[in-house]
Amino acid sequence: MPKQKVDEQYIIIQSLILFRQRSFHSTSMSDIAKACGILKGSLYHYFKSKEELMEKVIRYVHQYFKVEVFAKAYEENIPANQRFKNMMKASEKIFFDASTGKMYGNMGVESALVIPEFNPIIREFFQDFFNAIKHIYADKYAEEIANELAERSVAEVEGSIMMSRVFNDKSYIKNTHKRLLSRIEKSTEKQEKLSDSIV
Amino acid sequence: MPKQKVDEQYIIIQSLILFRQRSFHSTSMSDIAKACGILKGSLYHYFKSKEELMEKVIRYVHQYFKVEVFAKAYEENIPANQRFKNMMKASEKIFFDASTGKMYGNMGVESALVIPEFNPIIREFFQDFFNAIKHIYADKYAEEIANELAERSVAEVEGSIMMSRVFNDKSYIKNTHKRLLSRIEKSTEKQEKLSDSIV
Amino acid sequence: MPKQKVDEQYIIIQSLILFRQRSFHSTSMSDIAKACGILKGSLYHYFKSKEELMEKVIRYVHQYFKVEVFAKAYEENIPANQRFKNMMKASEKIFFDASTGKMYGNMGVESALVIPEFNPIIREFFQDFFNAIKHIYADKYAEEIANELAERSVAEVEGSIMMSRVFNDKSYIKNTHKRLLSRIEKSTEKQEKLSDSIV
Amino acid sequence: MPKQKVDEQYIIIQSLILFRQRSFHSTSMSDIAKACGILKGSLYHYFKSKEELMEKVIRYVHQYFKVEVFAKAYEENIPANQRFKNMMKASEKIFFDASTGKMYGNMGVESALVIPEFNPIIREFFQDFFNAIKHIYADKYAEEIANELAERSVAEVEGSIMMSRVFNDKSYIKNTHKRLLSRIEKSTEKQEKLSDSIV
DNA sequence: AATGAATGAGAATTCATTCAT
DNA sequence: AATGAATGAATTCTCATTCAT
Repeated sequence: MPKQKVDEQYIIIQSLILFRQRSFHSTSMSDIAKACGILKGSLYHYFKSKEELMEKVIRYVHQYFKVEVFAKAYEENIPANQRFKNMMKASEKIFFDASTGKMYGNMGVESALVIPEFNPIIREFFQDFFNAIKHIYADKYAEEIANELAERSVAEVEGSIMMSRVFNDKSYIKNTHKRLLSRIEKSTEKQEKLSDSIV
Repeated sequence: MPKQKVDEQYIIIQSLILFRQRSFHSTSMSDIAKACGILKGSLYHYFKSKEELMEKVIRYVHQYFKVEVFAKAYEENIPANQRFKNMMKASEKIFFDASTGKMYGNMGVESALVIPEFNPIIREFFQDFFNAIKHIYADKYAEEIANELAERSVAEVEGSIMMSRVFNDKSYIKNTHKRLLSRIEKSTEKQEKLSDSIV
Repeated sequence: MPKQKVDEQYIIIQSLILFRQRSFHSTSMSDIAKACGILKGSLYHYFKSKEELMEKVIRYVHQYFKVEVFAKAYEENIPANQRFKNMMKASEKIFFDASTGKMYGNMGVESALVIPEFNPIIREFFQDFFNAIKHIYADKYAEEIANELAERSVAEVEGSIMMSRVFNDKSYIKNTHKRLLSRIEKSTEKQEKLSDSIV
Repeated sequence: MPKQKVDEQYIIIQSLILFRQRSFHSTSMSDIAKACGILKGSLYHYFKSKEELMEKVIRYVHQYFKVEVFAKAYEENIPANQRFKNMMKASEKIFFDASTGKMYGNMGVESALVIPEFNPIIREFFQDFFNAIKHIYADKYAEEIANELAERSVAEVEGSIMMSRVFNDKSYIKNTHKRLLSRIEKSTEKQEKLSDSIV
């Protein structure tokens, strides 16, 4: 068995897995150390506190989303609706655990709700999410509308992730993705105002 | 009459206040006892564990919403849009703390995310929320559409509560309420299908 | 349902049942109160402490043995071996729980081992047990031998109760009873010394 | 080398001393920690619960008896009666506290009586005790008789330890040891059946 | 970097007991 | 006699963190 290469990133990923499964408060430093194959005390060589570790975990997820999800919004050679699909597909992969069939929540958000210290970090995440969506909508809608739609979309997505998690039923988030997509696909020309009907 | 200093409901309400401010994990039984003016041990006279107390707190909030918020959906002598407004107004009152200007989250939901044991209770809450909203939409929309709209609305509301909380900015939830309302007000006649445009 | 006549003796009996099943330390005043259909606080009208209650329970058992078991040793109109049989039969009834098939230990002894305060009470019990057995042996053996045999018998009986309890197997105590009996039955005449062989 | 203040065995021995003096229930983890010169929390570094500690204490005693007491039964180059004497002497040392003059009980047995979870461990102890005694008797008696005598001897020894403890008088256990010894010494040839007389 | 023993503060919980009513 | 709320001290256990090696 090759000696496990334990480095900061490895610990972050193991922590991420645990925090997602059992939340910040229900995961002890001991659990994390065990998952990494090192001892509790050794964690403090990499992170000066559990909070700092959590912060890095959230930043890691943020970075992951930036590269794997949000980036898809800016691949200008691809049509808007396809870019949107790509984003959704990439993000769905993150929230489902294929092996257990269980939904993960947005660990960062959940932590921010419970530990206000993480609020600023999570705001950055939302800001990037918002920007990505807005960028796509801006293809079809005027700035102000795109703005409003993006804000709303982020809320819808987050709300439906929560619903999917509480009911352990993917359909909430899947339906939301579909609906968001249709807002792009159905608007053939750049629109200046929101119509009165319902999507 | 016993030398009653507190009663179950009083403890529940004090706990609710603390759990909302600092979350379940960050509130100790000692904190709760102090807030109630009794000793830690005395709490176990009323609740056999911290989890049982939390469960009762969530049920209390659920009951409160039933009576103060969801009930407004069924006051049939009032027009649908007004009933909706009443619901929204009542719920906004709950999530804002007038004195500190801070937003509260949906404590029950947040706990459910973090402590899976509370999931079933929180589902009941969502079910009642969903039913109330659907009941109003059913005035204007066919069953199936009302259903879909209600499901979506719950997600939107929960998502925007979360956003409001993370950004400590009421406008997310206020905008959502407005948008949800417009879906009722703008549909003058009973509709059989969702239009293609965006609200 | 006729109101339960709760009196000192009723509480003692309920406590006895619980102490036997789960030992002194594992039985709380609350458990006892519940079993009696009264409230914890009310117990203190009858007994000023848990220790006093336990003491009375032990005395109750002692008294019970005096009347139901030891007394059989002094029914002079009955032959010694029959008196012995009667004693053994009466005591076996006490240590077996017919309904669960489980063995009870000698609760008093066990408590005395663990709580030295009960030592004096339990000594009285043993003294009476010893006297009863000695009285029977005195029919067949000289004073000194009867003395020695009685002392040994008490130890054998207590040891085999313990074994029966640990292995949950009545045969230990049953075999001991048989052996003790044979010491009486096989000695046809009054003996002045112990033979060299083994029973 | 770590800054080791104590090790597992040291804690076990300190616990043993306390459990013997004051019983399992009357000894707190705090007491044990104090006796070891460490903090309460540190105990959980070595044992995950008080019960696990107790289990290890019982196993330690069992092991001690195996090596220091029961092993003497199998030193085949020594005559049976001498082997018996050696066993008895070794075990007496364990039950008397030379400095206080007090008798200790068989802590394991007493715990088993009070905490049923320890029953299986204590059965193993008794089994080894039984085997050792039977092995010696088998020198002088036929298998079946040795069996019966051994079973009886274990009960007699345990019963007399109990008596010695309750009356704080070593003579019970000493007399028992003498009597058991005489069963070996007085049988000059291998016997096939128990005689009718009494030892 | 890594260890792992030790810390120390604090958590939830239990429970015998008291006492005003 | 009885209630049952409240006490308060003790108990087991957890856990982030420190530090000598």
